[in-house]
Amino acid sequence: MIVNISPGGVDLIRSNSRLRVVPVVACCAPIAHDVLDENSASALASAFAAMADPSRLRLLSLIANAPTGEMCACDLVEPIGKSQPTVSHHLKILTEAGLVHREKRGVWAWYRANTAKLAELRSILA
Amino acid sequence: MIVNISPGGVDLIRSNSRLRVVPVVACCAPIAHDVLDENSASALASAFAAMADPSRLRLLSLIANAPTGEMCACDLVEPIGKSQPTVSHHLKILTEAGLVHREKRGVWAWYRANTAKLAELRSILA
DNA sequence: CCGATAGATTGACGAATGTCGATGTGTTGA
DNA sequence: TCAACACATCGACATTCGTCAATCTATCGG
Repeated sequence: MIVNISPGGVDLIRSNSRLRVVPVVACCAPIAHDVLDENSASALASAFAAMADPSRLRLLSLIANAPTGEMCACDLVEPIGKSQPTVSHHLKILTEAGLVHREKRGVWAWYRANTAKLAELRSILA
Repeated sequence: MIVNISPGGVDLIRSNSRLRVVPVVACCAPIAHDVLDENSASALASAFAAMADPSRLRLLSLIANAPTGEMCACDLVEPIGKSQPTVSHHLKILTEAGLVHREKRGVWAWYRANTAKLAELRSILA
């Protein structure tokens, strides 16, 4: 439905639907190569939301900088300066967003940065 | 509105009774090259928070894909499918985050993507 | 001036988020 | 079998966020 002609000379199409649920996946071409549809925008927004918190960014940074490539959760609580449940909560969000990978070994949980996911997000900002 | 420049390089903008932190400049090396300190993490988180909403991502995408390189705000309301105040609100957040640049010409507000800022964020994900 | 228009601001609201203490779950070693 | 430990989950709370209707502020044409 063509609604309006404005100074930009663009025909506008109204779109009313609203998306609430949020799959966290790779989705799309670089942001300047195609206009994002609503599904892609929601998926991308979820990924960025996972990085929109200082504690989570520092966790991601700590994990990505681990000399062995992985980091025990037990070593992540103290440097973040938040309670253990809070750190656990943030690690879950990072994991569900696909930014880190979790592996339980014995009593400990080991986290590893997902560099492919980071590269993917990077390419979308191109 | 009172604006303060803190030694950390962030603007503390007091708006109504709320205090919000907005990054002014690039802050740091790639996330896997150094562990983020708290100030850098907060600045970075603010930038990602600006992109952590589907409507804002679509606005950014629409602006970045404009053939002329800029987009009139009047052409952004319809495609987003939200009210004019809501779109104005999102554009303000994108502008304050440095992701887009606003230029008022006559009655219209023209927005242009800040590709340098996008490149900056991209490099941080390296 | 006046009326029309673009868009920013305000105030209000429900929803989502970050945080913690308390508790639950699973593993280890004695 | 049991106690200690690592970590996840739950319940609650205050704060922040996205949204809209109503309103305000400029700017333009006549």
